[in-house]
Amino acid sequence: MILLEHPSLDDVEQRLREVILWRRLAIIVGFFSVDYYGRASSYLESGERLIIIKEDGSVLIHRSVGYKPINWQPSSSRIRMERKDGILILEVIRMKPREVLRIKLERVKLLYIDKLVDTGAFEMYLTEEDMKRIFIRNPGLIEPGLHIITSEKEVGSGKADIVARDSSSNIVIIELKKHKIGVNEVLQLNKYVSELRVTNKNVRGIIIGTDISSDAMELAKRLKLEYKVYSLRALSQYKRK
Amino acid sequence: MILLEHPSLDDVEQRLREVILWRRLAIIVGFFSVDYYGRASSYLESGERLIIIKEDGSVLIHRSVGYKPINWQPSSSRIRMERKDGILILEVIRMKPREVLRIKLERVKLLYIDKLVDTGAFEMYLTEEDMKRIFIRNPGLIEPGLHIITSEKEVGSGKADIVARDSSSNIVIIELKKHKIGVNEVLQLNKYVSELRVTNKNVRGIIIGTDISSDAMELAKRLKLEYKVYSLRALSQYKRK
DNA sequence: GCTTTAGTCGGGCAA
DNA sequence: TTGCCCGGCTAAAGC
Repeated sequence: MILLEHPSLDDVEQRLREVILWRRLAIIVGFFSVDYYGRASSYLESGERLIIIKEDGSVLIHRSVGYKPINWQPSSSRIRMERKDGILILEVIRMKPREVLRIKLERVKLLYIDKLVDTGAFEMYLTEEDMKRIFIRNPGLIEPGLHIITSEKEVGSGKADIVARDSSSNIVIIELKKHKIGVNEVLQLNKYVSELRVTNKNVRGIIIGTDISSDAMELAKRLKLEYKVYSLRALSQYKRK
Repeated sequence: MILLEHPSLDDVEQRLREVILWRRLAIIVGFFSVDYYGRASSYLESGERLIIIKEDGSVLIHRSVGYKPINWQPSSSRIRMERKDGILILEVIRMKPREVLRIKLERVKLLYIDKLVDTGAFEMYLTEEDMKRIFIRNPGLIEPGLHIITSEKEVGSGKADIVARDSSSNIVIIELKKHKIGVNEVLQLNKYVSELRVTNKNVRGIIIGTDISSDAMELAKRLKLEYKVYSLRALSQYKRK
């Protein structure tokens, strides 16, 4: 663990070479400008900000507000360094798509280098994937007598979340949403259903979410699609392992 | 500017109260677990990570790899603190949607508090907005004899990027994409064009991007839509201002 | 308040 | 590798 206050740029350069070589986490508070070009391009004038270099080579530049970094480069980026005209240039390069981030460090207030000991597991609950699992295990929640045929079935140009057969042997295409159903979600379901209806009239489409907008409700009726809303609370009791 | 190595949790609590009160940036390296619940829920077991508290109340928790924070809360979240069983609980609460992030700090390795002096402007170039401006100023790039009627025109349920008239007086709906055109982009254009074709057969649709997938190309032909690809390099020379 | 769309979206998964 | 879709998407603009 290394902690330097107001290090010289020579020191910073030397330490960061070790960071890159040994894959360490570096936190830099400094005064710098940033050039970026690639899919888009941008220029950030000089100011005090935070740079985070992660062990996988991803680089984040954060200002003092906001969730998102103002500039960044994702993991597996290459980092090069260069001294020039009294400043330290950090060039972070991503191939495919080729993108270049150039940080012109004028001075550094804080340099912290460490390797975090972090073996703790992360688990996320009740994602759309969880929902799907719940409905597949409990198809009666959707409709009595429903039988799951398959999930993630190819339907022409896309994938339906669940394909089932109802008690009258109709094919049922089911689209799941964790949130409120809008017009776009209905259109997405319609994309799948309408392609199947070309050859088979007895295809039903059901969209399931936590709520539905009145526009989406109307559109669903017009397209002869069905909708259902469930409560997150009601569903979560079916969640197991 | 405050910099503490291995501060006690009492110290951390006291300092963070000042951070919240005075709206400062805080960087914490420590050992902790994280609970989150709201739109989804998650649990992160104990480990060493980085916490960033920004001046606007946004909170980011970063592990040693990856572009994205593992947990977070956006700006204008409320932060509460509590000591319990020898640990420091940081509760970050967002209303609407109601979401709670609970950080159980067991120990702190580094606490850095500062107010960044950052007045530098940020400018981004060649966004989709820039593209639109270029094509509106130079409609001949799309097709000789094309005249722009309007941009951001309401077309039924959405907005077409550009509406124009060709040399044969056909209405031309133009959709711009900065990236590769996929099936969805073609469908989006079709949504607009098909609504107009109900009343007017002479409506053309052109989708413009930097590349196009073979599926999208096929779909466009089937829907009687046109496509064009441009190179970013070719376009950027038209950028001025 | 809601809806729609862009994003340097990132990240994952399957063909 | 390419293409597609999900995300606690976020963020901005329009209604």
